[in-house]
Amino acid sequence: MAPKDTRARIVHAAMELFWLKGFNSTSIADLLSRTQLNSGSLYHFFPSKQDVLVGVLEAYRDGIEEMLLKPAWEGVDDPIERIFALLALYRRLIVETDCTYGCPIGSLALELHEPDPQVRDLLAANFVGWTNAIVRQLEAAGARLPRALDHEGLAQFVLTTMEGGVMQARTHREVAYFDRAVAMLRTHFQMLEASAKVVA
Amino acid sequence: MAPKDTRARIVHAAMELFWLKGFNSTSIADLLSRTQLNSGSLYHFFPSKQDVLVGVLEAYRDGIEEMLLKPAWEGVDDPIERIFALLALYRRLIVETDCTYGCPIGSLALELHEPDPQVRDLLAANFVGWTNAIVRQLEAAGARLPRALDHEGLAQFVLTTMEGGVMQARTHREVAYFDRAVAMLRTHFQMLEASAKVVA
DNA sequence: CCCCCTCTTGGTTGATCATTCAATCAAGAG
DNA sequence: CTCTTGATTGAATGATCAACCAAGAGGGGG
Repeated sequence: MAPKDTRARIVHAAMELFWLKGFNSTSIADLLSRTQLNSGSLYHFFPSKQDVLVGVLEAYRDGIEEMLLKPAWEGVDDPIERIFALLALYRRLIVETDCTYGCPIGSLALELHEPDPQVRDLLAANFVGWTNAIVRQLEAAGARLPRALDHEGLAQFVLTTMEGGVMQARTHREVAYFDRAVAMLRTHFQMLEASAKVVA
Repeated sequence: MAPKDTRARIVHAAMELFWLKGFNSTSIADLLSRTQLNSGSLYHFFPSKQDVLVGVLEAYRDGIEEMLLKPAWEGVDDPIERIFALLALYRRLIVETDCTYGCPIGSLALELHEPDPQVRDLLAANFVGWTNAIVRQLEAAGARLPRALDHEGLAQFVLTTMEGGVMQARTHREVAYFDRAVAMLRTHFQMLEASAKVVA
């Protein structure tokens, strides 16, 4: 097995374990049994558990386009619908996990109370990658939205809606909480589009 | 010292520690050194660490009115302004903690990946207590908002905004992310009020 | 053939974890 | 004075944790 494969296998396993159990509750032993490696091998590629986390966050950051956006936007061209298609993908994840789904980045962002700068920057970079994708859609929507609209702010608001909706759906174990958050955001966009028409 | 005091002291210390470091990262030893108790004393009142968590969540649930709403709404009568006054209180907490603030309930909700039913119900009860307070304000706003408005849904959306805003402000270490979320919600309310006027 | 480097093996270290327990204490009841 | 109760003490337990390390396997180039 090529070394790169081993590294990638560790990251892949860690992505799943951190998502399932969180960072602190995932032990090195968990990681070893999942990857069928010995501790020395793992520590050969990653000097510490923290470095595994860094690898995971880099993988998420670099995979946004391929792993998240591309599947979500399959067959969806309308920019505003793409935003809701992305939210629909999260809905699917919530349903598939019986409402135990948590956004891997959001969960880590709240779990790590004293993250070192590198980790914090990577968490932020993940959020920025996500919101930037939304900003592009808002720009593509052009005149359908008000001229003076704060694209960045609205994009962050979409992320806020997703994270808050996921958190509540998970806590109550009901998708309805996520659905209501999305419905409110839908109303928001409809009102924005309406106000853009009036001005035009 | 009366026994009730010791129990309350443990809960009080645990509230702060869980908020600062999270549940898993707070050790019994942390709790003991903070309360100046011996392990036996703690285990006399709480059979397990989990039971301390239950005590903490009950304290939050029972303290919403006195500890959260009352201070936030001091001198604010307008129902819609009360909603934003509550958000302003969270803003204050964010600033006071140099943008490390995390909602204690939200953080626990995302940190605990396999909470037993009792804990999960208490987390949900805390969210419900919060949103119910918002629902009351929305009802008090009466005709200023659209007749067909989903009060529960909008109240949950306010919570969503708070939680998402807190998460992003904390991750980026900038209040501006919280401010933008609130600004978006403000726009939302303004558009709702405008549409209520048109119909009337 | 040997040297060198990458990678693997798996036992080991010492710290920290939640929890337990027998013993002790103070204070009140009868 | 005796007995009971509730609270407290603090050492001890065994599990689990992240991390370390000496020894060796495997392979490619000289």
